[in-house]
Amino acid sequence: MPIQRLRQGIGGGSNKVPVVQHAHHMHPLTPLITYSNDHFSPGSPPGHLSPEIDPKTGIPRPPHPSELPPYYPLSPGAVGQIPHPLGWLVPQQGQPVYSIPPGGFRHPYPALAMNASMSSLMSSRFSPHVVPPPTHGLHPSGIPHPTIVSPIVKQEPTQPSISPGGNSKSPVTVKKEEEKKPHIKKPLNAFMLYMKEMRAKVVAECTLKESAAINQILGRRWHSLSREEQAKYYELARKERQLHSQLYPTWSARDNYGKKKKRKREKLAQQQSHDTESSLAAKSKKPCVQYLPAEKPCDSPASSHGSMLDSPATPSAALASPAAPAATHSEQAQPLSLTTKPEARAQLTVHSAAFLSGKAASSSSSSSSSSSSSLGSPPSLLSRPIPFTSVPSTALLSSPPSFAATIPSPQAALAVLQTQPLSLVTKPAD
DNA sequence: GCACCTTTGAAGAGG
DNA sequence: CCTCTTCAAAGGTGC
Repeated sequence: MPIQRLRQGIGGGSNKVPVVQHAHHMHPLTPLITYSNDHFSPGSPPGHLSPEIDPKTGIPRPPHPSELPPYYPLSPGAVGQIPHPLGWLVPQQGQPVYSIPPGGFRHPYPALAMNASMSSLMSSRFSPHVVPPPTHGLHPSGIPHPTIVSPIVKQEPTQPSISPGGNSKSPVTVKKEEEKKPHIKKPLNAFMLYMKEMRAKVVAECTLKESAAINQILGRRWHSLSREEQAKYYELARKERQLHSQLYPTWSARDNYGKKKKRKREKLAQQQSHDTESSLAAKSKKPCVQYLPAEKPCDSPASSHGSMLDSPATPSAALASPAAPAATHSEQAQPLSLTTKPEARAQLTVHSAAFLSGKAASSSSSSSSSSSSSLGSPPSLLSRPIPFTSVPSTALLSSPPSFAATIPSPQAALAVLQTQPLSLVTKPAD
């Protein structure tokens, strides 16, 4: 099972298991993988990665993150000193090798420091309250990792496992030992990494501090990023997942299920039942924040609706902006509500893809292979991001999810939506 | 003190 | 295969 996971996870959807040839030429403590823009700059793709040409359009496109060459030797036999993109070194033959900066572990991912914009990424991932436990928090290889969070660290690992009650082998003990298992967090995805980096900026630009509102802004900014900019984070996330799967081969996302108590389900169920009753009415009332005007220095709603944001009754309401230049036909037909419902999110994805296509069209990197193929696809293909790793690269347009439904221009988007308005944008209200 | 909110993406579960 | 659910970060908010 772990092997499968490794194959899946490490490959990141790719079956290639290349070996970093140049790794051993570098100083052991030198981060082997830097996050300099060299890896991501659109103009300088890796030498062996000639920009793909869209077979249908002939338009070259930058490599999809999942297609970018893995920076680690991934096969067990090839695992040498594996550089964590974030500054870690995976041990060779069981010997832990740390990439320890002179100042110690102050900066969790020194490699990222090379990219100033990235430096904030990991600032908290190895923060004092995310201290890897001395022993049990270590990966079998002996490497602590920022994803390890052990709430039980306070329980003094060296302490004999005697329950407070004195029963050493009671169910309590079992439970305790279970609790002792360090909480290995999920690796951050591309958007999460982007959020970590950009949050501070957005907070600084805006007076907002409420994360929900900030995240909405970040979500829009994320969509407004260029392919290359997003690819940077997809690649980062892919590396994170790779290392994570190497450090914790047996870890599964399922391990963390139930660790968070959520009442969301009930709420969602209620919301769904409520939505089925008044979905149309609700949709027609709430404008879609995705159609907010393009980024301003602070593209928060405060820019245009400061009064709302100064004391937002609800972030959603505050963020909803009626002024949506790009919201033309489709939005009027199906205004979107701010909701966490997957369907609505899917709608937002499609909408925003079409909306952002205006920007994408202005960029030469805009791919139309996705649009040409996707637009003829069933709604299910369009209405949700296509995961990198689950779709064959050939079929996948090899594009970040956000570009799965890229449309050459707003006009084209409009045309598409006009031709397939319901199947693309809406979901029957049952 | 804890869940919620809000975002996107990855992964798992289940139909 | 597809859809749904959960979790990852963050910090103000509300119970």
